[in-house]
Amino acid sequence: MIEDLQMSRTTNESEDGLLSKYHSDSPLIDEGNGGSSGGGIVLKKGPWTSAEDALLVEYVKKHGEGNWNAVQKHSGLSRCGKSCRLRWANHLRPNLKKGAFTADEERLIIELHAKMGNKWARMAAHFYVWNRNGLDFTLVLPGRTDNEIKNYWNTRIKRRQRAGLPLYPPDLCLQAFQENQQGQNTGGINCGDRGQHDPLQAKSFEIPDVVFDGLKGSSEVLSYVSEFQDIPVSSMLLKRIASTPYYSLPTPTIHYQKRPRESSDVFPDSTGCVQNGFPLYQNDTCAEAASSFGLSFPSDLDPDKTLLSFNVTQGGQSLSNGNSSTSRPAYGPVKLELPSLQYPETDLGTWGTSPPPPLLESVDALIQSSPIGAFESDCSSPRNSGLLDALLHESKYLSGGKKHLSDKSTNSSSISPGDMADCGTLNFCKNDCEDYAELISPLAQSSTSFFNGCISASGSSLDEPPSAETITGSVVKPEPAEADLVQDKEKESKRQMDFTCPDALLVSDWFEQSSGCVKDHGIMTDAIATLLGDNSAADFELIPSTSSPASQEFGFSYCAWNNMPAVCQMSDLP
DNA sequence: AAATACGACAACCGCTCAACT
DNA sequence: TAGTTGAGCGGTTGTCGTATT
Repeated sequence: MIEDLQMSRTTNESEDGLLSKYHSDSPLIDEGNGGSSGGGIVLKKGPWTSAEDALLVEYVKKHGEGNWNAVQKHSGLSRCGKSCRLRWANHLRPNLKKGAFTADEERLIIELHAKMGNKWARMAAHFYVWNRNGLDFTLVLPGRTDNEIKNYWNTRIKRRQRAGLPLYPPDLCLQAFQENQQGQNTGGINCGDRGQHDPLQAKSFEIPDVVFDGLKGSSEVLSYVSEFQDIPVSSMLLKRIASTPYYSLPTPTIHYQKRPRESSDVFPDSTGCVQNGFPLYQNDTCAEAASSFGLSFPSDLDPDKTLLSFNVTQGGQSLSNGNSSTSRPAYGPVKLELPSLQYPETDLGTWGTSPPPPLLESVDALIQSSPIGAFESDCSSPRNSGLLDALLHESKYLSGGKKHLSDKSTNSSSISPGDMADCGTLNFCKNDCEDYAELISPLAQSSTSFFNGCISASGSSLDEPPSAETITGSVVKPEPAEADLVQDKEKESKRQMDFTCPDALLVSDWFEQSSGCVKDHGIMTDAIATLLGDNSAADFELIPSTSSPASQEFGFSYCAWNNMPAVCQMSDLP
């Protein structure tokens, strides 16, 4: 924690001196009209000093998080509540993970962004993600703040756009294409079922990720249970387990009690019992809330070790968790997303004010009737996936301005023109596949291995071309720039593999503080037991939350299977 | 050595939503 | 039911350090 504090304020060392200039000479102050707590008091802006940090930490120790507008009153800080909250959340909060993103984290961010779009907070709050094989899950992004992720992504965007590379690795493009094709073949989605979920969530026929997400409060846990009465959750799990990337199942009917903040566009998380029509065991909000108190992740773990993989069979691959394909059905109003900032250099004129393009379905349409305009028009899909939006944007961008890519594409043979149709959207994938790795035959690479390949032990970042080892079996020496990532990845994998303590999932000391939410505990345990099957009930335990306000709010913050090693597979479950 | 470009990071702003009155 | 307030989120901007020219 001390370390975190130290790390959190990298500028503090010079800041006190610097800020004397910065703040004293030309203080960035808010005259108080901007914040509710201002009240005529001059509110300071700009970088925080270590003294202010200390005050804020002291305040939070005493009063806990929340009620940020009272900070000024109680602590004497001349900062608005928002600023305090931000400072705490991004820098002072215990168990924040600072420093460069690891290759695994990079991959996860890319993948999560492909799925979520610019949902930084949710990415940061991500707890577990089921791997694509449905047999294991991965613990992701602990201690990363939304701001960090956002900054990383924006930086990455700039970098890649400068380099003329797509935002997403070609693997994701191919995957989207493959799944789209599959979706066409299986017809596994009821596109007319808008009442249930966004019909254009083309991949909603897939069994969604099961993640520990948003279980919030007992009432909602109950609602979760009740709302799933018409869904044999255990069978859902089985289906999930049995699911292949092409496993086609209808998404169960889910109803939500209330619209969770910022989540409505994708899926409920804070209410959180369901994701993708599947019960959530990931608690985005809980995780975040808990982490806000330093309770979140195995609090005493080396931050690096908190990047856990539950997959022991695939080496370090699990972290990539290959579930990227899983799109989340949108429930309720969906905020159109995708990030103009992702395409600052892209001519978006053709998008106009129309919604972002639909995704898979639209790609279908695109493939069938290539003109891009075709899917600009009728695209009611506000699907909140960044990937295919990016495909579309980038296809335009690349087809229009990146001539070099299309030039290269003329040599491509691995993806038949028929497959790609005239779809410029996907052509760039092909092109980049060539750029990246002598091209991958989409048929030669199963979706299941899709991400495994991406995230193979080669350790190459998704940001970079997948090593040919993951594709062809031959090893391609990573570029020098990747060397560090590779080493990092190897280290990471070792750490993960070493992290086999059965109690690893049990958040250590902070669980000991657990007090409230017993009923939630029981309810949720039951619910999960239901999900897993009755026999598993005894082996599953929800760890109640701490007494912290936020944790109380959410009921509990974590859950774990008893007697189950932290590194395990879903197949180990009863 | 100076100027410039770039990346990383911190912080602020505006907006939205949920809870409360 | 409408208005207010607190909190959170995503987008944007500003600053600093470093690499490059």
